[in-house]
Amino acid sequence: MSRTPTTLRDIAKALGTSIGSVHRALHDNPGVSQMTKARVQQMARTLGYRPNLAARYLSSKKTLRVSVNTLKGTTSFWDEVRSGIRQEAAAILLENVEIEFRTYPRLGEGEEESFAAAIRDKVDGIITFPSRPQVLRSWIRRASRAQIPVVCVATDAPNSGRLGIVAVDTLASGSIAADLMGRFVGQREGSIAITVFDMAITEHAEKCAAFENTLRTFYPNLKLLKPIEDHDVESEAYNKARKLFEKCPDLAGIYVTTEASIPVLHAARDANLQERLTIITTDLFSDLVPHIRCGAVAATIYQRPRAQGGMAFRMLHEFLAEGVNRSHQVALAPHLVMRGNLDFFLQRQSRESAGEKKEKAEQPPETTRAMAEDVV
Amino acid sequence: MSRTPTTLRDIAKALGTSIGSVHRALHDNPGVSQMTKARVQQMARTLGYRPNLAARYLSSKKTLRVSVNTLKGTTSFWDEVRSGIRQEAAAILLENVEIEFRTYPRLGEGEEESFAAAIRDKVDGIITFPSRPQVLRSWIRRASRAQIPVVCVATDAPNSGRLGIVAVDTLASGSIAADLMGRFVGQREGSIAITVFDMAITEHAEKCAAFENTLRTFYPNLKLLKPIEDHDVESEAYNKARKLFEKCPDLAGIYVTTEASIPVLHAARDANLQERLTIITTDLFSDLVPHIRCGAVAATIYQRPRAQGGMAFRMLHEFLAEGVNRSHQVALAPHLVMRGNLDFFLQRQSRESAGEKKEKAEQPPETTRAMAEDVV
DNA sequence: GCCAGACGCGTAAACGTTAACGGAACCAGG
DNA sequence: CCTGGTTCCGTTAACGTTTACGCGTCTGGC
Repeated sequence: MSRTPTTLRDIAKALGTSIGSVHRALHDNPGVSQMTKARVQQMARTLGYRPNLAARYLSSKKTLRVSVNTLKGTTSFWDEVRSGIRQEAAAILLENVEIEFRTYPRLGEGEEESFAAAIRDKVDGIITFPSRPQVLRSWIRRASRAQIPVVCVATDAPNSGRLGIVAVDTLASGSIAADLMGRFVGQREGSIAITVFDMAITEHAEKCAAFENTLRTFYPNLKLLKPIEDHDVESEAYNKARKLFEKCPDLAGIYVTTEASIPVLHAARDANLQERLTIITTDLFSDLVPHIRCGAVAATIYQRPRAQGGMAFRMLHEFLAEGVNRSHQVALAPHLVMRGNLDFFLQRQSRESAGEKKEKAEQPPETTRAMAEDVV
Repeated sequence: MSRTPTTLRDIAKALGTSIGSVHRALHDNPGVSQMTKARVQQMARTLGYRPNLAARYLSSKKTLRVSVNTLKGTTSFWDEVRSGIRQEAAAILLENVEIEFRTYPRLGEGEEESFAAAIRDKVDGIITFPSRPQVLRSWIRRASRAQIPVVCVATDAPNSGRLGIVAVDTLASGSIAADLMGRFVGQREGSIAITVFDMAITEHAEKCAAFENTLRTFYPNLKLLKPIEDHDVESEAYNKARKLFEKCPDLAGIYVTTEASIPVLHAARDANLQERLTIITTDLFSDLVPHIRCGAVAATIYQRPRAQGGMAFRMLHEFLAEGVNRSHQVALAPHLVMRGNLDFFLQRQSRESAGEKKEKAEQPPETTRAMAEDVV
């Protein structure tokens, strides 16, 4: 209630002790008795002490180091996630954050090693993409024991003690896809297929469920087939799609939730089904662009990698700086990209990556960047 | 290039002068000769001086005051904008920002007065909704002359010297609406109508043009009628809609870009056209919810008021804190709300407003908020 | 020649936190 | 009794900026 915030000095005066002891007590540093430590902590609470971050930073000048463990950019998705993190880090007033990128080449390959390296290097926090949640779980636990908070991006690692998770809302993604599918297909009867990476991943199962649920509720004329798992393997996706097209002549649409939409599109072309099929895909990368533009892909659900990266960094930094964790779970609404607004997203992507390159090249602190993005 | 950032002291030593003079020179304060001022500013540039914000804040403790001039919440739109601003302000590390809300009751009524009041009170920055851009332009100029930066939300005030503008991208909104309309209506021929607030507002004209452009390019079977201006007056919207329905029997769909979607819906119901008409609306408020849920509204273009407010605050604060302005124009991608993902957005809205209320009630610095949002 | 006032400049005390140092009190072993 | 080692605690110098104060020096007016 007091107008001026309480300081270490206030606590010290109130207790008749010194500012040094108060500091030691509040930071669990050695050199203070149990007795005074308790009294200080109590008093800090009743006085509503909140550290002055400006003073802290000015005095200590120690930089926070965060490790970003993600998949190497085969597609642009993870590049954009990293870019979002960088951008958000640059927006911090106090330039006291250092980011170390650790990338691994393939799903599940090198993932544990880079996590181990981050812990070994004693970073202050980790942002990671747990491509194999069950494998990474024990590693995240280990980090938590070492007081290193971990934020997951895109995929959750449940029951791991992670600080938080940032991802696109599975319900919103699956439902909007189903809703669009139903509207696009129209009144006629038919079957709808859905492809996923692996039903063992919580997010994918949830997305499927949401899709099915919305489809069944609002579009009873459409029948949902059993999910097809492609494990992001191109040949697998292609072959399974071909087999599907043969087996199911009344197929009206297909929702590809994985990145492997190109093989599905090729399969549709080879089966001469491009015209008849309503295809909804996921994410936005250059190979997909012509298919959207020509209308073969009716819509794509854009998972906003930049926003995901930005939010993940925000969450982690907020915890590291203030010690509080407002939001353990951030669920983003996906964007919808179609022919009409495709250019908007492409422009934004190129603008961002141009800004990145430019910055790397000259590193000019004064140049005004072309345009911001809606990460935050 | 140097590892440690340059300080005032560094500049002073390099010039053989004192830290006080350097400070005066860099801030255009009186008490320093033209000669030394020039030398200091030159040296600051060559050494790449950047002020240490932590030290600045710690020393001066002056709080930035920003005025938020918006429309009183008849709908929830402006309430959400304000909420986004509040939330973004709370996320600032240094708690040195004070927000003053000045709301005016109706479009164009009290708008100038509150702007004048903000200037009179010598706030450090203004976020405003220029409901009458041409009227506000001279006021924004006046603020600029008084060194008060102004950020516009939702609507631009071109050629006013404003610091920047945050809005939903008109091209993306109009195009996606057209694209959806075309897909929803299907192959059959028909006319499409569009309602706007006023074609004199740049944004609305642009949105119209984008809608028309996309419709013509991809859906030649549909014919776009001349835009209907409703000026956000309910009766006007209703009457013009009724007249439209009479005059145009082959109407297949209507895109309502204003907030006045309810009267249009009522008109459609009264004309017994609910079934035949594909209706796409704008924004999301409680009265609209049942119409979305029952399918009368096929989709609504959500303009993300919270994100707009958040971005506007970010832009202004970045300028006030660092003196730079990376992005004069932020164009957000709108969200698409349909039956399927409606609950996601409603949950988020209620969660946010619940958090707000709770905070007002107890003001507990320690409670963890229920959930973050993707403003940033 | 002297007092006012203006101007240019240096000095120093804050701001709240961190980190390092030094002292007081106590107990052990010699 | 002295030395060496704990354990606890108070003091103090940073960190970089802002702000207030005060000292010269120069000018013009009496």
